[in-house]
Amino acid sequence: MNELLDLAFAALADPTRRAILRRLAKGEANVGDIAENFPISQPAISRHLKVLEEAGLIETARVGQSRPRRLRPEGAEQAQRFLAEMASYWPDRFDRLEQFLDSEKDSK
Amino acid sequence: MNELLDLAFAALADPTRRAILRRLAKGEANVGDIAENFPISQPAISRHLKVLEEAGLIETARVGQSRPRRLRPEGAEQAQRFLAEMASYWPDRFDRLEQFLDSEKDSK
DNA sequence: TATTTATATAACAATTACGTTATGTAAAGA
DNA sequence: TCTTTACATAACGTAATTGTTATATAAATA
Repeated sequence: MNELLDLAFAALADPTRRAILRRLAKGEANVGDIAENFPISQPAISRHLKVLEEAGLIETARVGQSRPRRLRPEGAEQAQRFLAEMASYWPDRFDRLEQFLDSEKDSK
Repeated sequence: MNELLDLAFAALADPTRRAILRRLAKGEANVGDIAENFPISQPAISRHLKVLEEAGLIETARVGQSRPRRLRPEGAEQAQRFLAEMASYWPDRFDRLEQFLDSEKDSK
C-alpha cells in the first residue's frame, strides 16, 4: 500500500547504503568509483545501488558504458514527513501517566 | 557502527510498526489495546513492540500487570536529521553539503 | 574483429525477519 | 489458594537480505 515508504526506510537501514548516499552527496559516481572505497565486492555494490534506486533515493544515467548515479533527495521526502510528524508529538509524561492511573482507578 | 540508526530505520521500514507508532501518537496503549486493532496475533504485536523499543522509538512502563507503551519521539531525531540533510542536498547547493557529509559522525 | 572495461545478473550459503501456535510468568480477583 | 488476565517467550516454517564467486552483456579500444 505504501510500498515506497517501506522501501525507503529499508534502504536507509543499511549502513553501507547510507555511506553510499553520503558518497553521492559529493557528486555523481559510477559503480567502480564507489566499489573502490568499500570493503565489499562490485556485485554487492551494484545490488545496494539497485535497492537505493528502487526506493527512489538515487537515479542512474547512462554515459557510454558507465552508469553514473546521483542523489535524488526528493525521494526521502515522505520518510522525512513521517519522522517530522512523529517528532512533533511529545508526550507530557507526567500528565499522561496521571491520566493512565486515573483511568485505571475509574475502571475499578 | 551506528547501530541505533540502523535499528531505527529498520523498525520504521515495517508498515505494521509505523501504524503502531501512529496509534501511540494518540496516547499510551498497552499490548491488548494494540492487538485488538491489528489483523495479527498478540505475540506478533509483542515482537513489533520489542523491535520499536530496541530502536529507541518507544518506551514501556509497568502498571500492575499491563505494560503501557508510549512514543519516544527523541528516538527518531538522528534519523530525522539524516533525512533532513539528505533532502536539503541539491547538486548545486554546496553550502549544505558539508553538513550532510558529517551528519552521522557528529551525532555519534 | 578481438579484447578490455564497466556493470549487471545468476547461483549459492548464511543470517535475519515475520508470521504462526503453544506455553510460561506474574499480577489481579474470586 | 485457584483462576483469570495481560503479556512475554519458545519453537518452527518460510521468505527476504547480504555477502560471495562465476558469468553475461554491452560499449570502448586496439
